[in-house]
Amino acid sequence: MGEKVIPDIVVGRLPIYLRALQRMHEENRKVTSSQELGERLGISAAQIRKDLSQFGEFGKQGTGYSIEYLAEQINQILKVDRVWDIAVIGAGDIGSAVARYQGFANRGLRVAMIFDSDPSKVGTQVGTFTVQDSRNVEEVIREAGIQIAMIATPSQTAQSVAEQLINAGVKAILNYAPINLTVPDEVRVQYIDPVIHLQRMTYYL
Amino acid sequence: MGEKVIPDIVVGRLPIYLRALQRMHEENRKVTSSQELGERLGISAAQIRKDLSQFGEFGKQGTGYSIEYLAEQINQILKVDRVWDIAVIGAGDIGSAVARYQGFANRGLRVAMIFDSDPSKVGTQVGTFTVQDSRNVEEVIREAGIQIAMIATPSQTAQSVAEQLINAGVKAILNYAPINLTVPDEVRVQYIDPVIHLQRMTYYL
DNA sequence: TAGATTGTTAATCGATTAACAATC
DNA sequence: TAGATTGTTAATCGATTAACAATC
Repeated sequence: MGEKVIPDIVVGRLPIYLRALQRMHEENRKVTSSQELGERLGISAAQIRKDLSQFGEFGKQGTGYSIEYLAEQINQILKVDRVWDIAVIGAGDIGSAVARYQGFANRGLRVAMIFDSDPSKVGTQVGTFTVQDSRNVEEVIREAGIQIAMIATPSQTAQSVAEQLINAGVKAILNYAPINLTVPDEVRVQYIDPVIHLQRMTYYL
Repeated sequence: MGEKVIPDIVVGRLPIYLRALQRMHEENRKVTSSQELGERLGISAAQIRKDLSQFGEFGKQGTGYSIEYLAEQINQILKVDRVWDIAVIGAGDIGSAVARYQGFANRGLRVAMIFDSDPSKVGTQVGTFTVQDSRNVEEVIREAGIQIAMIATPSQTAQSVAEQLINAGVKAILNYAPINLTVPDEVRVQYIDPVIHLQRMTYYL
């Protein structure tokens, strides 16, 4: 009894596979193989087959995988066969860029609202959104039933914003503030900090 | 003979440790322990000690680590005890946000120039920079001796931009375009795509 | 059919954790 | 001294790879 637990590291590779498949689909490709996918992504073919086999049998011996079918399946596995609304907190450079970002389309995600605490920003337009007052974050997000948020505030306020979001029912946070958040176990956090990524590379220069 | 090779995954955690240490330093803290650091970061104390021990002995039995000293040491290891110039390619929302980002300060990095191929953007100001013409990417970057670049162009042009950068001597690329780049072994690439991070979490919703 | 490629098992490799002597 | 914490070794755990029967 009980579902098989999929390693986090495997789940983490699925979006990468999915992105490559969608790109192949745009190129009007119909089928691919674990080998081709692996070469594109710098991942071994065996690993790709092993990862996918955790979720089912999606390929055909001798021919490989239907790009469209496999993409559909991964969409379902990742639950991005629907569209999730996202709240953005912070309408500075990063928050604004993210709110205007075109890259969410067809990938199961959509920015739905943006907040800022600066009275001079509240009420202004960012892309297609009117900046809302941060004081209403909890109420508005709870009301909308939103489960995903991005934090693009200064570091000092990120933790308290996270707590408000969690109170409002948010279960997944993408944090652009360069600080570690403390959250309950049932809440997921991912971090984006360009400096972290860059410092991983300066070591090798 | 030959240097001990440090696992990539260990190098990848150093910037995380460094960021936490710098924050503690700002809080005027003087010493910390592997246990405290681990609790803050959600990493086991044993792992932190093991990681650090790959590079030397930085702590004191009974008392732990001097925050300032350990931060200095990691700065040196990651080669961010100096300031690296970065070129940004693409002056759209993301490129502009990154060029104006204040978070590079004191972390060994600095944006030095930004390029765009759109004639209506060339010559305009983005933060403190004048947007340069993408046609000159190779020449200008080579001339400046820049080794680090961020790609913030549309997906379609990202691969060819990467090739120009590599021709110009760039060895580390942070790619914001949602596409995998093919590069020679000696060039490092890191990816930032908010959708990838978000899709890692939707699985658990 | 011959060739290609999957899904899966077993072997290998590598990373994490537990435990503890050393010592501040 | 007693308590705390490091650096390191050995044990454990988990992830990756190699290999191949099955089969399209």
